[in-house]
Amino acid sequence: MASEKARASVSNPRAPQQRRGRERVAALMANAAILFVEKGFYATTMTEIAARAGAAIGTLYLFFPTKEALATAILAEHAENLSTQLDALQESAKGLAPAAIADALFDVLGDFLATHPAYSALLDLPGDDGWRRAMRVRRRGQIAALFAQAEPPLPAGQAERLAVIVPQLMRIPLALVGEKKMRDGVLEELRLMLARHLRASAE
Amino acid sequence: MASEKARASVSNPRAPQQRRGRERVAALMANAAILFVEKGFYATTMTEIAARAGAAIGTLYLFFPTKEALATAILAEHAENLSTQLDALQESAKGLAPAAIADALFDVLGDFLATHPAYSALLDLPGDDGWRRAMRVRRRGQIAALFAQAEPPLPAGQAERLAVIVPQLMRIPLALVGEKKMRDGVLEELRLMLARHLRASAE
Amino acid sequence: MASEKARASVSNPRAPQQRRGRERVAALMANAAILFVEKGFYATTMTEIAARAGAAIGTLYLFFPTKEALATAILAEHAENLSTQLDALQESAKGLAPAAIADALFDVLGDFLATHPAYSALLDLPGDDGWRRAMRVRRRGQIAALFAQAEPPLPAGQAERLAVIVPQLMRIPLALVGEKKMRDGVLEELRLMLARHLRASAE
Amino acid sequence: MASEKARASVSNPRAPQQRRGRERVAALMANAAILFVEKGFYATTMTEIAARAGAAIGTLYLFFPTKEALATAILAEHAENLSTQLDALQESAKGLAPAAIADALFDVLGDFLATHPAYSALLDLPGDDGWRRAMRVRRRGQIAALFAQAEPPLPAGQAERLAVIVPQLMRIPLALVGEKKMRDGVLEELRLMLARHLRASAE
DNA sequence: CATGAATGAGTTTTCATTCAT
DNA sequence: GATGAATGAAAACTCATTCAT
Repeated sequence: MASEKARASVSNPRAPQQRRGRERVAALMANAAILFVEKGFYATTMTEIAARAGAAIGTLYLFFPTKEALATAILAEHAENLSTQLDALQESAKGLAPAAIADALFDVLGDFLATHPAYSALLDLPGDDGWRRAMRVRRRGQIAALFAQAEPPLPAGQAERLAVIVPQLMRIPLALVGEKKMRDGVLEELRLMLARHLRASAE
Repeated sequence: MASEKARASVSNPRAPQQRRGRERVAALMANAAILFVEKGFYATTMTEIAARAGAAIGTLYLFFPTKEALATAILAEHAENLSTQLDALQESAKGLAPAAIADALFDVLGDFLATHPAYSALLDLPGDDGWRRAMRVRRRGQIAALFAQAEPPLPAGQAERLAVIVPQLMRIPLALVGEKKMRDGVLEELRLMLARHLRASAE
Repeated sequence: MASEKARASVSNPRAPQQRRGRERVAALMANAAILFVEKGFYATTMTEIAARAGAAIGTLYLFFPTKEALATAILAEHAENLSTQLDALQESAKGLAPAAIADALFDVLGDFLATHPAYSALLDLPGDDGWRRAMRVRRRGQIAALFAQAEPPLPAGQAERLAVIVPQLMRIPLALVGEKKMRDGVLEELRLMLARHLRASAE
Repeated sequence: MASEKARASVSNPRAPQQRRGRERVAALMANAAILFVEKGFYATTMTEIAARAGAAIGTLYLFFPTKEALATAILAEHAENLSTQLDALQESAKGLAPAAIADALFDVLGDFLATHPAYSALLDLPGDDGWRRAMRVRRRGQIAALFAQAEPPLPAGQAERLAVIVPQLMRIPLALVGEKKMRDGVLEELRLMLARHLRASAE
């Protein structure tokens, strides 16, 4: 629908030159992200977003041509952030054992998803979108590469499979809002399960 | 908002007295479920649902006072179905080892989710809903009970944690539409991972 | 809109030959009247009426081709009833003084309106309708005739004016539901006011 | 049903900040009032109202979340207006005889109802509404106070009864559209009737 | 850049009325 | 006569988006 527009704005949310503008944009995106997580993308209103950010609806549209574009901008920013962290991990995890890599990945992903809840909410929106698919493919590739360079390296196939599995595993505890104990327990259970699996696979 | 209406219709989708009516309702729900999965709940139009089911819009509203109510009715039916299967499993899995139970659960859940894709789509709709939460709690309890009666039994805490984890694991391969190989591979990887984890836990 | 249909059915609500049918019709009209008073004509649903009368919607339409026709049938029946009583009064009030006539009229109208609340509700429906206007004109004529034959007779003009005024006066206490005291007090106040007025006019 | 929404908007029809907005709101309310009187509340369409006011349907809903809310806003404005006039009368009528007060009240009410025909149409809508009841109670209190401060003062009970009666009396001539002569005649008849009644009561 | 009133296409929802059984 | 499922035109209402100021 508004895909062309949306696409254009991914790399160019009307790049605000002034500091004031950059702050505005940040506030708009932050508030949109919160609402998208709380009520979902579709149930969130552009007017609501603007109001929550203390801006006028017109101002919101000054920076983001469509609601889709706004979501895409948020997702792009988050994805970029994660991508950078995975790149860093790629360096720092060189030569580690698979289980150690999984552990490091758990830390990075766990942290990232906890602080960027909009990431999953927006990445897994229904309705297939080429852009979003590309984001997923990229992430998959980075994580697969991580496992592929383990010592001993995981077979390509398994690395790829784990690249699909691990990010989804990490989302499980996040759904347990208001059950801190269970949340931490589930995270540990998952961590242990994956570690055992990798150690067993290595034999 | 329309929760009262929606609630009322859960147990009472204007209970159609005649066979003709029951068929209608089934067709409406089936077509709604398909659309909800394909385009998502919010992008699906009541008009569209009626049209796809070959009914008039008024007919749809004759049985479901609200779009929410329609979704709830579908979800309730699917949840009932799953619940029954889990109950059956509870019987047939008596005295099995944890890993064997997990395996059986994988089969049941895998089958169910594959044939009822609307279940996850509707159960995990954003915006917290007491009804949906209750459905999740119920499922969690049933699965926990399953693991708790294993031989040897899993500690209550772990059974509970696995009851949270396993259904989410099963959703992972489902997202891989159009990647049959990967899908099957991921499923096996998950199955193996869980089995190893349970066997290791038992020692 | 449906006036032709409605008109036809005024004198012919599909005259049910059997006793059973006549009872059905009576029940339908009675329940419709109650709902029309309670919630108003527009807020009352044909389905609701049928349900309250323990009949199917189709049965309701068997006797009344439109909602308007149903209202018209009720109104016609009530109007006929009132007309008959006014005719009787015309006889029995011959030669009475204006104030005495007013008093008698108060009794008749008060009783009638109290037992036929739908009469006013339906007669004064918004949207000008020739039929309803005719009903009003007829009533006005009958009451004017009543006053015109008083002893001493009221001037034609005043008789006509009172024929407009008195029925409206009688509606005032009816609005005071749940204030019995006030209701009775208002009725007496009105009765007294009119009596004094007529006595003073006679001098 | 939509009472919460409606209620909120009574005091807050999305308070338009700009002059332009205030004019819009006024035009919408004025046109709605005209249509409500002409065709009745239920037969009047929101679309129709917007069109008559030269606005888009969305604009109408921008200020009034509900048709009910729109009616309530109009009624509130008119009621406020009347209340102010009754307050003024309270001052200017101090020490007058009951009949003189009635006369003054006839003038004020007659004028008000003639220029604000929507007032009665909306105040007496079927279906009991707490808000509307409150409006009526307030008016009753103001008029009763008016009569209670007459010289000589009317007994509290009678003042209260007249507070119920007089506004309804004033509505009688209004129904006589297209019968100017009769209308004026009826008004005078009522005025005379009330004056005589009060004078007689005073003795 | 900023604003917020205005728009109107698109959805949901209602209900009088019809019709096959 | 009786039934109640089915219809669809018409209303209410929403919200992304535009635009004059």
